[in-house]
Amino acid sequence: MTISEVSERFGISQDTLRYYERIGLIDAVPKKSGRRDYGERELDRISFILCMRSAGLPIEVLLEYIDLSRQGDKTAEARRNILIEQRERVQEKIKEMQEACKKLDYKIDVYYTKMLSKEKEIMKATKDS
Amino acid sequence: MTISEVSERFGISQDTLRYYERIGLIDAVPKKSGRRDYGERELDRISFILCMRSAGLPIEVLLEYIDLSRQGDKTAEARRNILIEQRERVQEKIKEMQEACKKLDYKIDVYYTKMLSKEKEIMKATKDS
DNA sequence: TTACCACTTGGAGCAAACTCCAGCGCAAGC
DNA sequence: GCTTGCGCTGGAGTTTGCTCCAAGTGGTAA
Repeated sequence: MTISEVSERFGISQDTLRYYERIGLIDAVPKKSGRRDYGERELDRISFILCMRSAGLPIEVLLEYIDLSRQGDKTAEARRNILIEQRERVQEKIKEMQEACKKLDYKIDVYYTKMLSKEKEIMKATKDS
Repeated sequence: MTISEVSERFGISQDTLRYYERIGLIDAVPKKSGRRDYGERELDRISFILCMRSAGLPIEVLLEYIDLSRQGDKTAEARRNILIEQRERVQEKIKEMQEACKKLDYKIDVYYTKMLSKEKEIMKATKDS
């Protein structure tokens, strides 16, 4: 799979894909006549990274996790602990966002009521005149 | 209320408070002998901003919203529309994060199973020897 | 053969949101 | 009156995560 296909498929830029490879988030992608040729292995990695990034995990943390992965089975527990910590963070963030969402809901509703009452005023004014 | 008290109360730095004021997210805070003296009005604003920021609303958007607020009632609908759009964004983000959380759960569980089976192996090896 | 195109590299640049700093001012307490 | 502490300002610096660019290469099509 070419870089443009991967870029299209995941909706991220080619630059970002190369950037991830450069910093070691993706292992060196095999090349065909100088061009990257992404395989299943790479696609899986990319999909994992994007999922985690979308949840807000910092690149630093993903790097650490992937570095540990490369060191084999003996790091399984450390990796698990990273995931557990990150899950906690994500859950906390979700809660915060739900709070904010409630506040937004409330405010939106207040504006709605405001507009309704304004409309009534106009109706009344129209009738009066 | 002094800036250090506000900083403490909301868990944000004094620098950030001054920064928010500088860019107009908070209106000029009244001063007592050259020092900021935060009142209820300011605290409410700060609490709103922090809530929205924690949900990921960009400062740009908050600035726009607050600018509209300053222009009075005639901007009510525009403001409401901003809130509606942002609520959509937040909800989408929450969904993404919940997806990621699921993936994390799954992975954590996989590591757990892995560790269990490793433990078993050790038990067996111990027994065999 | 030449033109074109997608792709390569290393490095610079950028946007957002802070964060830090130097140098100053004021007010209280010793 | 002097020091200590808190706060002030304007401006520079930092971090994160990309994004853009110039110059070069290799395969393909006219």
